[in-house]
Amino acid sequence: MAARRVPAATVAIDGQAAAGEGKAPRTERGRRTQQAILDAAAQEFGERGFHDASISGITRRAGVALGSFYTYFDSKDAVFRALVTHMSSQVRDHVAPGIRAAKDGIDGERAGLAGFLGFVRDHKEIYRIIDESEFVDPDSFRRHYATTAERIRQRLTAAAERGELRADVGEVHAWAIMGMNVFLGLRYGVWDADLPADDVAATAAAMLRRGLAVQPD
Amino acid sequence: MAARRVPAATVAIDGQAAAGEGKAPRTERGRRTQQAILDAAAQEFGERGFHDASISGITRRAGVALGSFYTYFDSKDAVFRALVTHMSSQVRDHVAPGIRAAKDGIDGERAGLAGFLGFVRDHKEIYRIIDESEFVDPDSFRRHYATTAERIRQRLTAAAERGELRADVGEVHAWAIMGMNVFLGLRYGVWDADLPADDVAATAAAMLRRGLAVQPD
Amino acid sequence: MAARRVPAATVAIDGQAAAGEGKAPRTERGRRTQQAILDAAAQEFGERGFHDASISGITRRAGVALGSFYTYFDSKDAVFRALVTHMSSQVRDHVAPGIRAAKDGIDGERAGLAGFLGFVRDHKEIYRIIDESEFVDPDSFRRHYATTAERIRQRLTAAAERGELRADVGEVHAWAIMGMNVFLGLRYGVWDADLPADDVAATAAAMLRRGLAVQPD
Amino acid sequence: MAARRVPAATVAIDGQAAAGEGKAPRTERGRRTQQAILDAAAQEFGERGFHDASISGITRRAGVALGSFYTYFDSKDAVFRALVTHMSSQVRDHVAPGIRAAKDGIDGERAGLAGFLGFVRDHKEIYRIIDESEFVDPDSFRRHYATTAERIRQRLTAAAERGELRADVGEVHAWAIMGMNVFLGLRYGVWDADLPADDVAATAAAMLRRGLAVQPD
DNA sequence: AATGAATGAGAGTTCATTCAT
DNA sequence: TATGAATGAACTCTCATTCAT
Repeated sequence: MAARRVPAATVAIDGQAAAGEGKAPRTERGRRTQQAILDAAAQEFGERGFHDASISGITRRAGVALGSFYTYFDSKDAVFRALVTHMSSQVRDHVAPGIRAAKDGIDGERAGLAGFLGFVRDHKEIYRIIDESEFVDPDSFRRHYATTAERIRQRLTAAAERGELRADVGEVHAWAIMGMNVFLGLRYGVWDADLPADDVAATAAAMLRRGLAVQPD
Repeated sequence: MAARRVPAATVAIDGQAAAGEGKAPRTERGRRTQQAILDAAAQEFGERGFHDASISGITRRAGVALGSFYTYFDSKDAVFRALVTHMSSQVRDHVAPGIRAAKDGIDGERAGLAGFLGFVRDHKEIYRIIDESEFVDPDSFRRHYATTAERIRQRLTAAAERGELRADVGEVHAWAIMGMNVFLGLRYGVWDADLPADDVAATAAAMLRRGLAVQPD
Repeated sequence: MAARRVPAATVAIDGQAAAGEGKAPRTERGRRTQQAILDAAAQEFGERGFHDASISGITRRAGVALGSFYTYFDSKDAVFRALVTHMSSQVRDHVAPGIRAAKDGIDGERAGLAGFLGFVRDHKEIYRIIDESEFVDPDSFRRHYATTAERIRQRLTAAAERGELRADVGEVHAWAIMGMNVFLGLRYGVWDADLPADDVAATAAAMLRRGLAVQPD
Repeated sequence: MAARRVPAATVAIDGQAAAGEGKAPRTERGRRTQQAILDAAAQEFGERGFHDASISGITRRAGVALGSFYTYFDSKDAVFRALVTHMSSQVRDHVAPGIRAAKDGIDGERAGLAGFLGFVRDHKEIYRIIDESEFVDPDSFRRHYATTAERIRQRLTAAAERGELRADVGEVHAWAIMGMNVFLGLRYGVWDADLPADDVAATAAAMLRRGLAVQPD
């Protein structure tokens, strides 16, 4: 069932992003409590889903009193939003290095998918939380995928400008690639890791390379 | 918010499929009431989501008394399951003709995507319901996507055997295509229909055709 | 678990007693339906207790439609009352012959207890129904025990007048004997038949005989 | 309708016995609330019976919010069980001193009955609650009477060993005495106190003394 | 800052009873 | 007479949130 604990860094409430979500703790002790609540929330939401999760479940896991929750977050929705926001950037931070190190555009997408698969295998709860945000916090959901698609599009366009890909690559391709990644992540990351992540990524990338290559047709 | 009404056929509880979900009515009058409840449930779940939906909301829409709900369904979960099952087959029934009429394998996938886009534009609530089943009724969710992917794989394999596609097409490609379809459906079907469905489908299909063609490399 | 079926005679709605409880059926067919409902009610109440029992459970057992229940009884309470009344007289009818055949007063009580023990072993549901009437239909409950106690008292008094028992036997002794019988019935009839009914009755009767004998002090 | 208030001690949730029934309050304020709920439950169950009693009725009497009930008890059944358990021991605690102070075995039983009669006259709701447990919580019911009978048997046996009673006293006699007590309690304690408790007890004890004496036959 | 008791709106579900056929 | 659909009041239980300490 993958790692139950989310590394503190994963959900760290850093300056700006936390604005409006978590309430800024004033003391060091407060900071630790808030962090404990966030980690516990990641577990609770991941295991039980948003609606079955309970504040008391979160505080129990965190080892703090029920009332303390409201010292750091305004509501159940607020923690969830904070979680989605930070997991969203976590995924990106995790795959970014691989993409940067790639030989060319398509290899970058391959690296991105490979990294994504590896990530969700270790963080199944994150996958579920982001998915569920479609129903709990549609704005975050939309922002997450809109941003992700836009980044893919930018990379595709840049590669096209470098002459690697056909000139007509655009938003449709970006969304297609993202959907591909998400569902391969579901199938080979969350459901059943019966194929090495690199093989899945290589297969998909090969299809894309031919499909988006500048040459044929 | 798209069509509010689900065509009766969509949620008709037909013989076997409904087994165990809805309780079979014994009179014609009962059949109509059950259908009314199902239609109302499709609306209610589509608009408010599973958890915010209420039985009383469903019966109010259906114009029947609260208690009548339980004459035909065992629980809130049970209607939801019945709905997912039947919508799942509805989607398939809707796109099947286009796929069968296609010139070749990839053209079939193009027709499938085009049909899917058109369908979700008219039935946004169906989209949401199937998606939410991931959290409400994981079994139905899994069955729906596993079945869909398997059909795509079979079509790809058949096309490969006809010499249209590369011999190595398989499950990974099927899941990639399905994910592509789902996310293009989300972006261009549910979110914003700012591109004709046929154009989106043509763009994606072109990429697939080159990517899966037998020739290059 | 003893006999599940109550012989028709057991709960037969005879003329007067039924007045006001069951509605008099006009046809022979109706009589059979009413009887079927009563038998089914005896089972249902016996197995599940008054509150967990349901009208639909009764009609299902009886093999008739839900609505038919109200053709023959006014309410759930009404069947229950009818049942208590008739079981009450059933018990009496069952033990009466033994009492009449007894050699003397105390032997009559012995025979009564022995008969009662045998009866509850075969009709555990009856035991439960009469007991539960304390909470469902206090009037029937009170009437049942008041009548039973009064009969015992009359028998004791008669025996005293015949010189068999002390002259001071009265209501207190009657209630004491009845309580004894009921609890011995619970312990050795319903709970665990680990002692022959006759032995239990003989032991209790021996105690009574000495306790109520005219001789010593 | 007898005393409305149950002395705090009666329903105090003490250490072990309460394990699993009430949830241990962590503060003094919580202890008071739990006690108030228990007292209110005793009233409510006593007056209306288990099924007609409602949680909201209990909390209304207790002067707390509906939700507070669930802070201290898991369910309606749970309070009922807690109540039965503690009332059961209350009755015992109440009659024990009289029994210990008795001159001999039979006098102990006389004192026990007299004490019991006095107790049920003041606590009619307790009588009803224990009786109703036969249908609501059969385990508690069984435990209560099995324990009570066993204690009587032990006292009888001890008296027999002291030469006061016949050697063959045993379980049957114990159950007979208990049934006697319960029904005399019902008749002269709950229904109608038309005879002094001591007279009833004396009459019953005289019968027992002769019935169980070592001498005759 | 931290605790945990208190609150009460709200939901799903049951089922005796009535009604239309 | 028989059927079974329809009704809706009533109930238990949950839990996010507030409050007092």
